[in-house]
Amino acid sequence: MAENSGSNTIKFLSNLPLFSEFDQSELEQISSQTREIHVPKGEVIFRRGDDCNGFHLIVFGRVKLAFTSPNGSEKVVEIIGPKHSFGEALMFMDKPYIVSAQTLEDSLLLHVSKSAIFSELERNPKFAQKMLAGLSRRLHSLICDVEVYSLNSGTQRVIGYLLKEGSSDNGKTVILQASKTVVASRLNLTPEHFSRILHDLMDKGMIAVSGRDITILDFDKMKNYEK
Amino acid sequence: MAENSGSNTIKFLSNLPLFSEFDQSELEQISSQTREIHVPKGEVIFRRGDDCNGFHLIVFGRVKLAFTSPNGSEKVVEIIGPKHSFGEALMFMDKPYIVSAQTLEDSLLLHVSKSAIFSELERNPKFAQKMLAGLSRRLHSLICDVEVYSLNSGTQRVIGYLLKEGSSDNGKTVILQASKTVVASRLNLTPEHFSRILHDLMDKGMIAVSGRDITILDFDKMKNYEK
DNA sequence: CGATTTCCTTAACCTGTATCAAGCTTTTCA
DNA sequence: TGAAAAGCTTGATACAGGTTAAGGAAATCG
Repeated sequence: MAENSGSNTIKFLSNLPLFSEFDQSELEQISSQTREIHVPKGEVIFRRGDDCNGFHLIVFGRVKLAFTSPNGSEKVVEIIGPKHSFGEALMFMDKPYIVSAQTLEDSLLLHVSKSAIFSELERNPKFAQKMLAGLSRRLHSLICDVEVYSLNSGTQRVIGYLLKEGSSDNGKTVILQASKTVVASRLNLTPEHFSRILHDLMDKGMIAVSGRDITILDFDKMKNYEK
Repeated sequence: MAENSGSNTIKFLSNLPLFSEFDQSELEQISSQTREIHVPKGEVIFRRGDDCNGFHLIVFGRVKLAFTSPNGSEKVVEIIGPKHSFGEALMFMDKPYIVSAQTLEDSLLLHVSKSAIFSELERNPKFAQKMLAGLSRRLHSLICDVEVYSLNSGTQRVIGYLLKEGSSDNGKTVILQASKTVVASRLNLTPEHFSRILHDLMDKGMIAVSGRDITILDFDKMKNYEK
């Protein structure tokens, strides 16, 4: 964990939609309260119960958000990749984290401090609207998840996931963003069940699987799958 | 649906945390773009696909947010009561509603127009922070729902719900905010399964049920229930 | 490069919850 | 106030998906 506010940081921030309209002095201001964090694969970034004093951005690498039940089982809520952020919502509430965050690969993160954001909000209404839009999108996609979890079968959830990730047509190959176990949990499935579904879809000629690469063979059949 | 911006509206708005620090002119400004809507029980307020041009507040009554699958089954996402709002998130994205809203009782709603909110955001950073806090709370509680849906059994979900609604100790009576069928759906249960769980908890001496009134008989046993 | 660990698959079995069906209450409303 | 509708319960039955267990493949590391 290095203290840092170099010009790389500024460059990275300025390319994000959230900060795209910031002028140089604003970028410097934010950047000066931003820290680079290099986190090796498998490390925990924060866990449920920790206090929140900012939010995280991924420069490279991949992070999973998950909660763990007392008995040890885990549910992955989200898998997050480069240029995406996590943990913003908590800045605006005085509560500790409810999920924990862990790297899935060696990752470079930026931690932007709460106070930098708040002072910017204070003077830049356009920025506030962008934050609102960001949170809204998050909320929207979570509601979609709830819908999918409660109205779709396991097979439908897998198909939905593959089509969303790889959208477009036949021959397209989707590369799973994480190990099958993690993706399974993200879809509310056990690894065993996920494995069975994948093989079932292969038997039906809809996909081909090779490690983490999944090729869509019959887009239409998948789109129209019932049950 | 009456056009309205009377002093009742102003009074109501000024008592909400969201607008509590507004001065008279700000309140008048918001109120002038607010409409009273009287909606009889069972009526649909908006449905998936409708455009969003503001958000709703409940003065009295009760509303459910739900989605319906093509085959007709329905999943209730939230049951909302007086002083609470719904549909804010969509104002900040250019997307149509994904859930539909329907009254569970005769209700009086206020519809605050998007433009009123945006112009206030433009000049009042404190207000932006309150909106952000509101959305964050929503997001937070949705994530908790996802956790509960994915890690808890039906019985645990029912117990969790009863303890949250009626919190505190033995002898306390919880009144379901809606019909058992609607509450069941909110908890991701079929009405049949919900009914069975309730009877099971009665048999175990944890609760007593009379219509929509549920009395907590053994708080500790409920709190420590496993499986 | 072989050894160890992690991840993935497969099979047999089990259980929580859904479904279907029918009867019973309670509410609604003419 | 009585009939229809809506809501709730109960039982029988079915199945999706979980669990357990054990072997195989792939990645990791000394």
